[in-house]
Amino acid sequence: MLNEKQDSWPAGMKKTKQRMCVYSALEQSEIPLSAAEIYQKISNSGTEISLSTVYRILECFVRETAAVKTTLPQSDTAMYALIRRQHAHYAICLSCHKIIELENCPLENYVPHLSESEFHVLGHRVELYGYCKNCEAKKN
Amino acid sequence: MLNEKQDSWPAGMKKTKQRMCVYSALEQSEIPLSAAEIYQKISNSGTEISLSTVYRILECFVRETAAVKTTLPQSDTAMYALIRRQHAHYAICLSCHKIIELENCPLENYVPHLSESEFHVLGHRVELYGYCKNCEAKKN
DNA sequence: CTCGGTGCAAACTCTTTGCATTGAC
DNA sequence: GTCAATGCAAAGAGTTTGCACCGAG
Repeated sequence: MLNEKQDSWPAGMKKTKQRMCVYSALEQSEIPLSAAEIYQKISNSGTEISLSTVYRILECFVRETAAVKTTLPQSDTAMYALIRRQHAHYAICLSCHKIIELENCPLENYVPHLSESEFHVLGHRVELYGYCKNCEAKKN
Repeated sequence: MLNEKQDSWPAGMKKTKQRMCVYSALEQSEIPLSAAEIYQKISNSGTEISLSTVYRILECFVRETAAVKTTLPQSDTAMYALIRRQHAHYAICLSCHKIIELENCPLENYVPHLSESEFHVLGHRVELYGYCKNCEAKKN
């Protein structure tokens, strides 16, 4: 039971400086990040990394099911989050694109009207759209 | 019995052959379509259209809030659907990427733990992930 | 007739790939 | 020392844009 260490570093995956930086960037973020954002965070913190390496590392994490790749609306860039946060859901502001993490999962007690024989449900995504406090105020 | 007035054609938007074809393609589909799919459907039905025009028309529909742009997981291409179908939700097969429309909305009775003063909720998206009947069978 | 819509090709952005070099085990 | 990981640059996919021509109102 070693929870204090990296909870979900993929078994047998080499720990290079770059990979640990990417993992750490994702770990420290409450919301999904794009490859470019991760690249920026790491570069700003003084570590050398190339953008293509960021993409390759993210691809590894996704393949090893340590992370998920997703895409938010009104943006064509892929976002990545650790599986640990996979079950988090978000409210997204249509104006400033701010992402707010939801506290509870609306689907906790939901049973889809899809029989298990038709579709084997493994996970889900929920997103709310609207305007955040600031943008709502600006509109009026 | 054809509706002379399309239910949600944006007010004041010129009705060109190409625009009506795009609208009709979206109208006839139960699931969101990519620009390329729309282009194919229209081309196959014998109407000349260019891909960039499809993109421009979709952009118009989105700007006029007649359609929504979204992106499904494990695909980097944007998908479009008429607002009329905006409230539809889907189950997506992780193996064959088939999209199945859900019959009911799991959020119908959901009140988010976000006060209205913090975020003005206008809409939502729900997606289930898993394996469809066929792919589930193949795995075993 | 006018002005917005369209087609084409080129540009742009995000992402992936080939290849030589580097570094973790 | 070996083989996978990295950096760089170039290639790809999807999408957007500039410009001349076309066609709906």
